[in-house]
Parts: sequence; C-alpha cells; structure tokens
Amino acid sequence: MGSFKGQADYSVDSKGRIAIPAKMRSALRPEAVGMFTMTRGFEPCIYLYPHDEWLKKEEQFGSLNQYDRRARHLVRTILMWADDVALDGQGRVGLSKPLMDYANISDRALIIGAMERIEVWDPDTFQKYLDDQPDDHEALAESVMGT
Amino acid sequence: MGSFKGQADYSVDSKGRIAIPAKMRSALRPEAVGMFTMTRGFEPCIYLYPHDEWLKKEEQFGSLNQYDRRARHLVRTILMWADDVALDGQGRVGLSKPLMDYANISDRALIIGAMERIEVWDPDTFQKYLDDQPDDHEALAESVMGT
DNA sequence: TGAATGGTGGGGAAAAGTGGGGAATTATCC
DNA sequence: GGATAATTCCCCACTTTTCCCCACCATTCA
Repeated sequence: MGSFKGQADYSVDSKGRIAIPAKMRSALRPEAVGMFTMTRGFEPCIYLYPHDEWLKKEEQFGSLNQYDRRARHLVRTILMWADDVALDGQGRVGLSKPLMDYANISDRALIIGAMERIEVWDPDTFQKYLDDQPDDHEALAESVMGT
Repeated sequence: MGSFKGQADYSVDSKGRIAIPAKMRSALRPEAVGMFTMTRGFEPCIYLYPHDEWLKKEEQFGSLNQYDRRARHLVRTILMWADDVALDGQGRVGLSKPLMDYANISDRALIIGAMERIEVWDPDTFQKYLDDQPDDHEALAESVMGT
C-alpha cells in the first residue's frame, strides 16, 4: 500500500459530506477499504485515519499510564472527538457537526494526504495556518531532515 | 541504470501533458519503468522522481515524530504536492494543476535531467532564476566542490 | 528512400465528483 | 405509548474530468 498524498479542493454538500479523492482511496490497504476513524487534528483540521491505522493509535493510548492525570486528560480529549465512519457508495464520508465546527468547515474543504492520515481543512483556515508558519519550506526541510 | 541528464524544451498540451525525453526514459531502472512521483521543488519547479527513488524519501518522512509540530508541518507541506503518475502509451505524464500553478507552467516546459530526479521548469521562470544567481558558474563550482 | 523512433494533438469511453430523492431509523412531543 | 418530526443512510442520476487509444508529422537511421 502507498501512503496518502496530494491535495484536492472539494465541495461539502448540504448534508455535510465530502468525497475522498480516488487516488487516496486506492492507497488504502484491502483490509481497511471504506472504514475510517476521524478525530480532531492538533491543528484546526480533521484527521482521517484508515481504521486499521487508528487501531494502532488506540493501542498506544491503552499503553499509557492511566494513573497519570495528564495521560488521562490527553486520551479523554482525543477520544471525545473520535468517530467511526464508512464510505458510502460514492466514496464519501459524512463529517460530524462537532468536528466541522472545530475545523471551521462550511461549504468547501481542502483535503490533503499526509502519510498515514488524511487531513480535512477549511481552505481559508489552511491559508492562515500557512501564513503563521515562521520557517520557510527550504529552511525547515534542512533543519528537520538534517544535512 | 544511469542518472538523468540533458535538457529539452517541450510543449505542454491543452491537457497539461509533457513528454519525457526518450534519453531519460531509457535511464530508468527496469523496476520503475513508467512510474513516477512528482512534487514541488525547493525552487519554483516540479521534481519528478522515479517511483523507487521516491519510496526512499517516504521512508525518511515516515521515521519522523508526528507529535513534533515542525515535523508535521514539513510532512504536510511536502506530501500535499506529491502525486503518483504513470507514463501513457506515448511516454508522457500529466502535470497536476496545483503543481503547474506553483511552477508557473503554461504552454511550454523546460525539462532538465538532474541526477536522481527530473526537473520541469517554465522557461521564463528558469531564465529569471539564472539571472538571480549571484555566483558565476566557475566560482560556484569552486566553492561547492572544494579544493 | 523507406522504415523506425520520437514528439504532438485530439476523440471517445470510463471514472470521478456532485446533488438530491426516498426509505429506514431514531428522536420528540402530545 | 403512539403519532409525528427529524435525521441518517442508501441509492439513483447528472456533469465534469481523466485516461486510454489512435492518428499524424518530423527526424533519424539503415
């Protein structure tokens, strides 16, 4: 399987649905076709994980020490946004209202592939996010990737 | 296999396709024939990697810590431009609209072989890029290549 | 000079994105 | 508790885009 990549500016219809780009659908593992878990991103956007990828995350949460107050808080504030969804016959998913609210999504959505997850952004919010980043692309690549 | 080299000034047709020079096609490894991944360059141009070469890059991204804000930003802003493409029966690839936009490419393209990747430039943009470089060819070589 | 190779253009079938109707399920109110 | 209203989900239909294939012209090579 390949990782998610690419970008698309798609419409959000009156029922809160967005299409998943065909290229991203074809990158799914056979055992995860059509099953996703969405949750809030660290940035103001929605993260969309293939279901099998999400299970790995849950394992990580499960291994955290539940007697640590901060760990409990983290797990709580991630899972309260999470929602299992399935693709419909047209390759779309419905976004939950709390998540649309969190990500400022109204009638259009920017769908970008980011490795093991898909991210859904409001186009204007994404532009603001880009403008707020201090490092330029080249400098960041050099610093993160080394040499 | 050999590395990519040479240059060509080709047309971009109304469907956004460009031909890959035959000499560069013949430099492909057998296991990567016809499969490319394109993405944005650091300069305003398009990078075209043979698919097997691209997979090495992806491995590097995959090893980054996704709980680090800057690493997330880097992965996001690289992968959102990436696109897997295949050569058609005539040895051409279709350029994605976002990348054509990013690289200012309209009706003609300068295709340059650059070692492990192929670069696609808008001819005028490339000329401006050359004019902006301070060092002359000889001085640059001396400074980069050392002794 | 004829055949093969390489670049260019375009038509048409197939796939992808978009919108909406209607049945089934769930919730709400009297 | 039953009727009504709202929501969800599944399916059908339309429009646009993509991609595969065929044709053409120029150049190179035998």
